[in-house]
Amino acid sequence: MAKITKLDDIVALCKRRGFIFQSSEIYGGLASCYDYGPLGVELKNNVKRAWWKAVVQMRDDVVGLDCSILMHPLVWKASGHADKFADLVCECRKCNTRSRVDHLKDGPDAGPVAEHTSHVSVGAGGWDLSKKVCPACGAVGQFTEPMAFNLMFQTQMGANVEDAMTVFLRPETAQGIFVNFRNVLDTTRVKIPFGIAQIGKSFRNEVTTKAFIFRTREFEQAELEFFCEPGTDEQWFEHWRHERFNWYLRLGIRKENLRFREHSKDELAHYAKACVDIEYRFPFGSGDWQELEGIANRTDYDLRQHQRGMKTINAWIESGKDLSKVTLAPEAEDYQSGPLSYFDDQKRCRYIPYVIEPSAGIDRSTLAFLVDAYDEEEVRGETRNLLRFHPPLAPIKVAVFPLVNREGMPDIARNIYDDLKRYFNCFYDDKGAIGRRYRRQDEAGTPLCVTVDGQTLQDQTVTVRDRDSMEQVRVSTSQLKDYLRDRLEL
RNA sequence: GCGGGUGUAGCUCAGUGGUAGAGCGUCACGUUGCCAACGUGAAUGUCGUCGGUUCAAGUCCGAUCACCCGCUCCA
Repeated sequence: MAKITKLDDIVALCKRRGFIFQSSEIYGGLASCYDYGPLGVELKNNVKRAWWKAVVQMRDDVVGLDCSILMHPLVWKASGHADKFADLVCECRKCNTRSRVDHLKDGPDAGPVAEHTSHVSVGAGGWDLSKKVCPACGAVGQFTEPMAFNLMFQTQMGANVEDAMTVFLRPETAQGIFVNFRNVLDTTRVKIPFGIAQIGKSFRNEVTTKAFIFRTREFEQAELEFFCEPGTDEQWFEHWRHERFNWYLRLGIRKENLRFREHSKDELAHYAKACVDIEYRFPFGSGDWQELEGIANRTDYDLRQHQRGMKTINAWIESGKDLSKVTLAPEAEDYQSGPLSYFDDQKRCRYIPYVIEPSAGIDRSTLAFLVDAYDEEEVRGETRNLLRFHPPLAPIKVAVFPLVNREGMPDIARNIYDDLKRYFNCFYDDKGAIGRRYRRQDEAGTPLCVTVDGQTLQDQTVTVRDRDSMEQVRVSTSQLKDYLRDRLEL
């Protein structure tokens, strides 16, 4: 089995078959932005549907949500994104290499190097770079003044310039869930442990984008915030890491291309108690293994932060709605019974729940499913290209053909198609030789093809041809729908 | 942001200053009874973009945009 190993081949495949195009291509393209074509949008929608089915539909303890992308600016103050998503960067005058200020180390003649680096707030000036060493060229103290690199996209809300307020495109969907925690509790009779799930676009002004749709500035996330009682968080963390890992396997990702990667202590985000990535072995990049999804134990950090944010509103208004002039209100002593706390009826007590967060990249997953399904095999001296999509992910489920355009076969095939398309995403084709039509569907990843032939005229049966084995079976037209539904595991 | 590479038809690519090409794919007609058949015909390009040199630029020069590889970075 020959397997593609170059990103270029994947890009070409995506373009050729109408899966993924570069954004604004006729204008020369816009960096890091991509569009999903006719087959791509079906595939991506199927990935989202499969996620939603596994995480929401099949579970009694998870509900869904769809939040707006624009949110109150204070949300990002409370979450830490407004400060800590803004890294300070400086540039070496000698070799023009950019480095994060907090990652620079002192030269050998300076004092001991600070062990722990952390993110730095904008405006927290006072950086002495005179003894810092450029990691690229080794020059000491040759840096420009630190500059802020804001990772959130900004825009103005309000048509009047004077009343316009700066708002941000969300850098993650998670905060919309935390902000709606109270609403969901009050309206849906959920009880801890329970989760809230959301799929949607997020935006980050990444310093560098990379590798096709793998890291883009506009991307789609599927996130679950699972709220649980403190003390049970570690067990739920285990539950979700396995649940999520198996989801990829069930949808056909090969086991040898999937693995966990535990985050070490000093790699953890400031809010996280534990984090593990699910990685896929992509055919690009320095190390092939790249993150598809992170599962984090976010503790009670976010809800506690939003309780502080709620008390900061007046200060924000008084500051002229300028986030950089606002300090988050201090946390109340009795925060455990604050407005975002949960009352446990059994134990008769209030607490801020812990949160386990599986956060998946939809675009990355879609790419992984695409890459993993791609296969080439030798058939009668010819190369057969095919996408071995797991049926629920396949953009087209069933293609319907007349064997030849004679003896009323097209009419019968057309009728079958019109019936089937009410249940599955179908495709009708009567152009060219039958073999060519089969191969076209192979490259689109269509699991099954139905062909009307001479025998159909005699006994009302059709052939159903399997993508992977190329084998055919005869099925009565009256049982066709049920047969296909069964084979497609829908 | 640095270094290297690439950009010509839908795709893969040839084309080293003198009329823009091939294979595959697409479409039409005919043929065609199960795995990329055949015949005939057709459509498709501001050669990434802008500027310069030249009698003449896909080709040389400059800038710019985009992508790939390697650094750097990566909640």
